[in-house]
Amino acid sequence: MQTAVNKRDSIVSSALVLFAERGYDATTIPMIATSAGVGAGTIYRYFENKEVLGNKIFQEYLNIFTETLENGFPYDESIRNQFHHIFISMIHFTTEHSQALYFIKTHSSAHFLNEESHSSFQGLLNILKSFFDSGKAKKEIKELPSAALIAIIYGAFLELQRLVRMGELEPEAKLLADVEESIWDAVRLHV
Amino acid sequence: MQTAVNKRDSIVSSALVLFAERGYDATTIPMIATSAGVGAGTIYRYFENKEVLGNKIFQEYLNIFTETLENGFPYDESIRNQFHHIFISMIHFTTEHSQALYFIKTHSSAHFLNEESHSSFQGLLNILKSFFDSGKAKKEIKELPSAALIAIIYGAFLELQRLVRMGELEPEAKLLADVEESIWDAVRLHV
Amino acid sequence: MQTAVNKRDSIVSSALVLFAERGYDATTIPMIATSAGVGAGTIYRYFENKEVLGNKIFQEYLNIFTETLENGFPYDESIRNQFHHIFISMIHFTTEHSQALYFIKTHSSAHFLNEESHSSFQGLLNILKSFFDSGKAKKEIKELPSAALIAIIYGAFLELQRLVRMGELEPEAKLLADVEESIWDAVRLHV
Amino acid sequence: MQTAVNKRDSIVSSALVLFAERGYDATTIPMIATSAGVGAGTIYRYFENKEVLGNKIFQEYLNIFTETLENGFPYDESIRNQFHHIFISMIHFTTEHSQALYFIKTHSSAHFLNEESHSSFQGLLNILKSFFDSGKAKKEIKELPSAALIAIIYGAFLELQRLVRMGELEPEAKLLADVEESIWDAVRLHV
DNA sequence: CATGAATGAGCTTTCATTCAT
DNA sequence: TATGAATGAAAGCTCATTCAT
Repeated sequence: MQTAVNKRDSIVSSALVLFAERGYDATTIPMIATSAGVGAGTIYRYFENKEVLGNKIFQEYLNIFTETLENGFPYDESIRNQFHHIFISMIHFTTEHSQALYFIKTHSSAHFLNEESHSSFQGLLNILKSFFDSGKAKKEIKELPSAALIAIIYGAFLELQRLVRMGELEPEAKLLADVEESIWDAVRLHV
Repeated sequence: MQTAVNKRDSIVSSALVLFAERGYDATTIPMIATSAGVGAGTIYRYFENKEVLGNKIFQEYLNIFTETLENGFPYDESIRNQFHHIFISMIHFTTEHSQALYFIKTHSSAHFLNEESHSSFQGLLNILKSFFDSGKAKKEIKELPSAALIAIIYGAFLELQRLVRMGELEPEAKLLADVEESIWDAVRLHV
Repeated sequence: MQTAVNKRDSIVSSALVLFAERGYDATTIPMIATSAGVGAGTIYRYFENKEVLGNKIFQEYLNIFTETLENGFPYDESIRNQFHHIFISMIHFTTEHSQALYFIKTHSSAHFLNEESHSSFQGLLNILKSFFDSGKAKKEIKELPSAALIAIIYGAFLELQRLVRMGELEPEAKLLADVEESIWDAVRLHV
Repeated sequence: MQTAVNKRDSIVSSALVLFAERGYDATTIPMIATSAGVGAGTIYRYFENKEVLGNKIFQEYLNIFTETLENGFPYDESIRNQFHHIFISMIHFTTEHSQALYFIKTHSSAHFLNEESHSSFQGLLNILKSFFDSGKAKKEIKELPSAALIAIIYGAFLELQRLVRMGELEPEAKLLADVEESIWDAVRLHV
């Protein structure tokens, strides 16, 4: 049972949790309605249909994350610090919206996504790409395709985050620092 | 349209591709039947129902991969060589069954999996865990929880593999070697 | 096309007629839906599945009949009067729910019946058994097993009722009285 | 598993048992095939389709019974003796083909029966009707419609027979004699 | 002749969506 | 504006029937 101030938010956060846990296709509108504490018909007052709901949620959280990432990005600082900012952003965003990044990842090539969702997602990838490109230019990041580097950082982080969410791992400061170091080791150029 | 020698194999490989691409829930029996070039009813001659089909495929490929991994595992050699074996096994297995590891990963906590599937999956995790534990004992692997280390290697590899499959990355020897090095850097203890 | 006040009743009475006429297995959900004037999906809002529908109808009418039988049963009067009460109850119940007793009889050992249905049916048989047992004790009923006596009265009455329903017999007072006498002759002890 | 000399008989007797026990609609062709110890396809070498099989079995046993009844019918003897012949014929026929009369009764107005089956059944009814008519003419049988009298004798006998088949009643000579007397009491004119 | 693997029509059932209240 | 009963299109699944062997 969601306890958001307004019904729209309640629907969105309930749907997010269910989409992340069961997947978009295994989640029914009545499930969302029950979890959000609203009638099934109410969902259609806020979203044209299930597909639109899925896309809206995908984009909404993606945009929040992208903003989190861009907000205060230390372009002038060292690559390592920039990396730290990215990592911290992931942590912060995940703390606020525990299921959002996982939902985005597991559905980033889902059949129901529309053009706008795809390009929103591309926007996120581009930010990361820029970072890696500048890092490679400065000989601080490995000469791997950016897509590969993104895959490593993104894949590793999210798999970890899944373990935390499932209670198999405790997200203590020490662990997070170690994980950050580990991922950094993966992408940085060892001299 | 699948062109396997027998219908069972045809159904299995068609289903694997669709499950990997669209997800289990978004894949319908008629879709599988069409893709496998058989009648919808034929699928039920080989598998009791869709759930059983999902579990069978999950376990079948998981077992092949586990065997691939255990086959000729260089227990007596260095940790780095053991890691190489693991990486190479992933490459080989993925070459043979391009969608299998991705399907396994994306569905490893899916709602339709039965007990046997879960324990088969646990078996795979245990192999990797043993490797990391011995590496940590020898001070060659970072002191991170094994679950976290597995998440890093597994998550990174599969994200990469997805890019290859989608044609966004070319799986040349150089790239693979670099990726292997990158993941190794992520998990090894830097002195 | 049923014209009941509410949809549940409409479904129940439509299903009863079809189950009685064609049998449970030869009756499809779309048939019931059409006859009840509802959508096929609506049936599932009231009954979990076809099996539950079958059992509910079986029990519902069985309970009404059992009540009809027990209501005002003249325990203190003569065996003949008690028999009359039973016969009249059958007539009354059949008048209200023309297909119900026939449906119950033709499906009393059907494969879809659950434990509750079976014991409800047993409850009805027990009432009749008690009657026959007391009649035998008073030397007014033949010394046949109660099951046999029940079979005679039950089988005869329902076969008759079927003929009435199919229009092959007119249920006039004279006929009913004669039939009652005939069945009574079958079970009573002739001195 | 049937052990008839030829496959056709094996199919027929297996189908009869299953049709009687589960009903025509709840009996599948594979069930019959398994029980008859033949391949499912084999059934179609002997019977065009399931409907034809159902009708053939209905008619075949009906004809045997009708012959049993007509064979040695004591037209010249007393009504009571004629009645005895009918009762004994039922017993004999039921001993030979334990499920046949029950199948015929429970399916005598089934949806799959064709014209020929219906008229075969009518033939049986006519024999009984003639008997009752002559009995009424001789003032030895109650002045009830023949259909009603047939219903009584037929319904009572078969309900009884069902109990015997289900093991709830032992078909000893004494019971049979008592039942015969009971049914006779039901139809005879008491002076 | 006999078979049983294969099929698709049609069944049971689900669920996104509508709409009267 | 909010609802949930009602719906029917489409899903999962069964089984009478066919046909290559």
